[in-house]
Formats: sequence, structure tokens, C-alpha cells
Amino acid sequence: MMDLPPINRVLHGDCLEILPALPPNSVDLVFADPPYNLQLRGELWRPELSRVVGVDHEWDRFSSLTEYDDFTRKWLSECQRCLKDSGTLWVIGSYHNIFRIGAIMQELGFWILNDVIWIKHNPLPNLRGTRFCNAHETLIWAKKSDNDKKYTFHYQALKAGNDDRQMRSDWYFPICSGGERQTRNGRTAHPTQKPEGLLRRIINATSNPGDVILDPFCGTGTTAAVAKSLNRSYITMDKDEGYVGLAEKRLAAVSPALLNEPMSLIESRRPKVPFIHLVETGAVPPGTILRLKSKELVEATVHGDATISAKGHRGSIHKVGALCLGTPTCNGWINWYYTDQISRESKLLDCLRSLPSNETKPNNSAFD
Amino acid sequence: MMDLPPINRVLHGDCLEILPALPPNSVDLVFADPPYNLQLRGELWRPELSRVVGVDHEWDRFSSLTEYDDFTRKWLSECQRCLKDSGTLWVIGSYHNIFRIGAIMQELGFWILNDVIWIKHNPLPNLRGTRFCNAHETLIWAKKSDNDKKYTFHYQALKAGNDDRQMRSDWYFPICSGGERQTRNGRTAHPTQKPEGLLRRIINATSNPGDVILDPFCGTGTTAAVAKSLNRSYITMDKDEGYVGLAEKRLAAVSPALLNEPMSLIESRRPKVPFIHLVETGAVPPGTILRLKSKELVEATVHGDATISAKGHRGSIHKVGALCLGTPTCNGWINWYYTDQISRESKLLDCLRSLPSNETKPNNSAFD
DNA sequence: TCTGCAAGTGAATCCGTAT
DNA sequence: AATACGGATTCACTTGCAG
Repeated sequence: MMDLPPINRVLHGDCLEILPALPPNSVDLVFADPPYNLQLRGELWRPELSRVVGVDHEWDRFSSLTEYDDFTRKWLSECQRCLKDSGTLWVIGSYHNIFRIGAIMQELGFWILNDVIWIKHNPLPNLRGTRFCNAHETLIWAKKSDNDKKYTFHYQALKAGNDDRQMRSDWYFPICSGGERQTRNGRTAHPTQKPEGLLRRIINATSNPGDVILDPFCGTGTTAAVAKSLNRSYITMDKDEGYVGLAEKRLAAVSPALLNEPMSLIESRRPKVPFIHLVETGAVPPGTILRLKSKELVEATVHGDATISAKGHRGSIHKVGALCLGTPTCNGWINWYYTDQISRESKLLDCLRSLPSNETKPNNSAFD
Repeated sequence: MMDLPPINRVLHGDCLEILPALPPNSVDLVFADPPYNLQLRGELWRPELSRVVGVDHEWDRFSSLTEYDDFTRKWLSECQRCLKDSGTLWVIGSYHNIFRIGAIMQELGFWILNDVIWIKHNPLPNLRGTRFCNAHETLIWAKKSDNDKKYTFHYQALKAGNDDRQMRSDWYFPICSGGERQTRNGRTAHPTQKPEGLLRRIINATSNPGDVILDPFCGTGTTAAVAKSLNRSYITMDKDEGYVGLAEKRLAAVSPALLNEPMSLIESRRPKVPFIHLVETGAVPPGTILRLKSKELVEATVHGDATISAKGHRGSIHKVGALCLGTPTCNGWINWYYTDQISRESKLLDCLRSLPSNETKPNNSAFD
């Protein structure tokens, strides 16, 4: 057991060996981005015949679910021991691993406070059209245990920074790219580097300056870099010596913020409501007739799948609009009119898009 | 074991007793909204499954977790048995129970296809200001097993309804309210009634008209009501006789949509012209030289049997393209160029198939 | 200096039918 | 059941270079 925790250094080694040597009840906040156990099979190619570089690294390979669970239980258990009673822990994962992590956390006695969804504006698309595009990752935020100790949560500051509305569990950040993305020999250094904005929100929201933050899976050192810039201390480690060196170099270039410097917090916007939403919520039920903004009268019928059909064409409001108008492109939102059922007025579809969704509810059950 | 499944009725009883009597391999789609407030051993479970009730904290935590796990394993296992090999299952939950459900699903051999986040426009705020506002719920979509049977997924229709962009894993629906909310004696009948729009998307996206949909936790009957309105059959049940009556009444008022084509219509594009057709009709006569879209010049000769040859390879436009490019796969239509005999321009083979739908890509900037 | 086009890329459990 | 093979499949963003 170490007498003093190894603060503000990047340790080289396996967290399962280093964590047991840390003193108990000494850490204020844990952020962990463990291997996801992706289990990729074949190669994946983009339609234009470039290959997707998947995560098929040694550190993400486990022989079985059981082996992954054992690994998870060990590092979570050690983090729990290191946490102060008032401390909290964040973990991030995807559907491959997050259910196992959450279940084990509950078994270890962690007290879940929230799950938070990081929604990516620019995820990798589903290239084969076989599933929904995987556009998010899940974070779990939990107390060390169901104790009475108060945990750090800057509710008011978060609210003030969020247009005076309380911060919700859906967070919007673009994936890490551009200058923030760490490189080695001109190539992406780590396949799963997390955006600094995400860490900035986590650390600002759930810790205080001077706190000790533990990240057992250092990678490119995002947690440590943001912690340092926000005047927190960090304890971090990685099995891969290359990442240790990279993180050390990155950290050397980070200077702590002087005061409450305004943080550049890059956020992406929430996606706009697609046409299918209006159909599903009953604002534009199947069978609705739309009219095109054109010289000749063109009428289209809305179908249950939110496609429309007119003049023998079927597809999206945009495609069918373009085909009917004979133009290469068409923004269906500002070219199709519907009849408002109350005022009997003809209105642009786009008007329905800006309505709060609770005003677009049907009063009848199901579709007739 | 029943000879005929009890289609389109609301059964009264515990799903753990009714499900075992259903025939195996008979259900196309399962939607389950399992409870986490359970009355077991005379003890009302709290939303937090790991709530410590008694003196022996460890024992109580594990006792309540394992009881919930046993319950979960049983109903999931029965649903899995009832599912066709091509069938898929949806479950919805919150951080209180979704991690246990997901972990058990993986242990039972379900193959997760996506986790999907239902983001609520109007969630209940966190009234005490102690956590992030819980503004979402998590859905898991999974195949019965890791088999090679094709599951139903209407990719193209979803894309068409989503402004011509593939549907993502973040879904936006307001919570159920207004006329859709079921009441009993003027009060909310069920605390967690799901919005019909959510079920509409699930059922439209992952089933076909005529399919059998199983919901082991009927509640107010949202799944059954939407299934009926979309011309699907349903099997559903509830322990609570009050809910059975309520759901029956609700269902009696639902009429199947008249206008309801299968979503797959949009996917059954007009049959495309095979390459041999172009050779036979003289559009690409034997002897034509094709050039590959690649850095080095690769030329191929078209033969009378619609094979091509280049660099010692002979076969389809796809196979030879892949061999010349060194890629595992290649869509020859969009990688081989021919010279238009009139304009003398180099054009993609795909142009000869002339698909109007390809010419009307929306201009994304028009939607911002 | 500015604009436009081409190329590159990101935690991915990613084909379907006929023989 | 296993294999063969035709051909279907991507979104938002950044960087770099040409003009």
C-alpha cells in the first residue's frame, strides 16, 4: 500500500495491479472508459470501398462474457474501495458492455444516480442498412454506496448554463475530431478518444477544484488533461507504454485555468423532428392529403410509414416533391401544404415542425 | 400446451403461467415493458432494486436483486422460446432495471441489435435538484439468438420518413398525455403508459402486417391497440383484472387502418436491369472497353456472355472489379466507366440503369 | 485571401439468395 | 447445411489542395 497516492502522474501498468495499491477512501471522482468487448467479426467496408478501421485491439479482446465480467468486477470493486464515501463514479459504454457493467455495479452496492446518454451528432453510419445507426453511448453515474453522505452535484451552475432549465440526461456532443484528436505518426493515436467537452461537463458538474479524480483507463489522457485544466488532481494509468508517453506529453501542454475562465464547450444541436415523427404522433395521420406549391395542382397521400405518393412516385416528402416539380432537389417541408383541421387553412408542413410536440398530439386513440 | 395461440384477446393471468402454454416458434415480435415495482414475498419493491430494507444489508440487496433476476430470466426465457428464429424482441426500461435485463438477455443468448434511447420532450423534472433530470428511457432490440435468420427491419421506409437519412438510435417522443392517456375513475390508469407513437415506430419498423406480436405485460394495452390499428395480431396478458378490462374496452374502439400498405413496399424497388440486359440490347456491346475508378488505369473488355475480363481475371463486373481493386467486394455498377458514344464522355455503368430516385438527393443545407 | 471539390474518418457485435 | 456469388450499402465533419 502506498503512503501517498501517486497524484498527477501517468502510471504505467495494468489497473488491476495498480489500483489495489492505492489508499482507500481517497478519491473524489472516478471516470472510467473500460474496454467495450466489441466482438467484431469480419471486415467492414464503406460503399466507396474504403475500409472501416474497427476496434480490434488486444486490449478489447476477451474470451467470454464471464471473463469480461470478472475483469469488470475487479476494477469496479477497487475503484469503489478507493472512493470516499461522498465520492461518485462515472462509466461509459455501449450496448456491448454497459448492461454487464450496470448489473455488476448494482451487485457491488453502487447506488445509481443517473444514466446519461451521450448523443453524437456525427456517428459512424450503419453502412449496410441492417440496423438503426448507433448514434449514442451510455454513461452511468453512481454513488459509492447507498450511504447518507452528500455527493457533489452543481445543480444551480448546470441550470444557469443550460438556459435556466435543469440539466437533463440527454447530452449532445460531437465525436472527438479535428485538432483535439490525438495523433501518433500522423495517424489516430487511440480509436476511442472521448471528447473533452464531455469530460468538462462531468468534472465541472460532479467535482470541485482540488478534488482527486481517478481514471483507471488513461488512453490518450483526456480525463487527466481536462482535470488538470480545471484545477483538479488526477490519478491515472495505462497498460500501454505508448499511451502513457502520449498522455504525459499532452498533459505537459495543458495549463490550469486561471479563474472561472469561460470554457469552450462544443455542443452539437439536437436533431430536428423528421417527417415520420409527425405521422407517428398523429399530427399528420396516414391518409392526409398534401398539396404542392406549384402551378398545376399536385396532391399527395401520406402513408403510414411517412412516405408519400403522388403521380406514381413514392418516397420521402423531398424526393416525391422533386419528382413532381421536375427539380433536382426539393425541401418538402417548405413545398407541401396541408389543411389545418381547426382553421381549415392551408399551411406549410414546416409550421408543424416548430410546434412543441405536446400540441401535436392526437385526441383519438390509435389511427382510424 | 395450447393448440392454437390465443390471438387478439386480452388474457387474464400472470405471464409466468400463461407464457409456458404458448406454442414455440410462433411469435414474430415481442414488446415488453416489465414492471420493477413488484410485490414479492409480501414486500413492495422500490424503484431502486437494490434498496436496502432490512438489517443485513448485503443479504437484502442480493435477495431482492436475485429475485428480480429470477423473474426476469423466466419471462425472457419464455418469450425467447415463443419467438420464431427470425423474430426479434424489444424491452423498455430505466436505469433501475435495464442493466439487469440486458445482462440476462445476453446470458440467455439473445443477440442485441441496437439499444435505442427514447428521449422525452416533456419529462418529469427532478424536483429536488439533486440529480440530472431523467429525460429518457432505454430500449433494447434483440434477435432471438445469434442465428443467421433474417429479421424484419424496414430500413428504406424508415429512411424515407426520416428526411432521407437513416434512422438513428435516438428517438424523440413526448410522454403519453392528453386524450391518449387512459384513465379510470377520472385518474391516470397506469403510471407508465407508453406513447402510441413509440409503439407505432417499433411495430412499423420491425414487423409486417399479419405478424403476431406478443406483449407479456399488457397494462393499458398500448401494444395491442397499435398492433390492431396496424393490422397485426396480438397476444397479451395482465395479472390485474382491472387492466384487462380497460385494455379490452380500449381495443374495442380501435379499428384497423384501411390505408395500410406494408412498409416493405418502399423497399421493393422496380427490378433493376442486370448487366446482361445491357449487353443483349446493345447498350454495351461485346468488345466495349470499361475503365475502373482507380488510381492506375485498368481496362476491361466486355464479352458476349456479359462477363468482363481484365488483368487475367474473368467474371462479373463485380467480381473482376473486386479482384482488380484488391477489395473483398465491389459494386461494379458504380466502379466501371464506359464512354458514351454520343457525348464521348466517360460515364458510370450505373447511368445506364437510369434510376430516377438516385437523381433526387436532398440538399442537406436546405433543412438547417 | 476565399471558394469549391476531393479525400479521409469515426467504439461496428453490419448481406441475401440461389444452388 | 455449406458454399458461391450478385450486388446493395453512409453521415457529418475536417483537412488539404486546386483554382
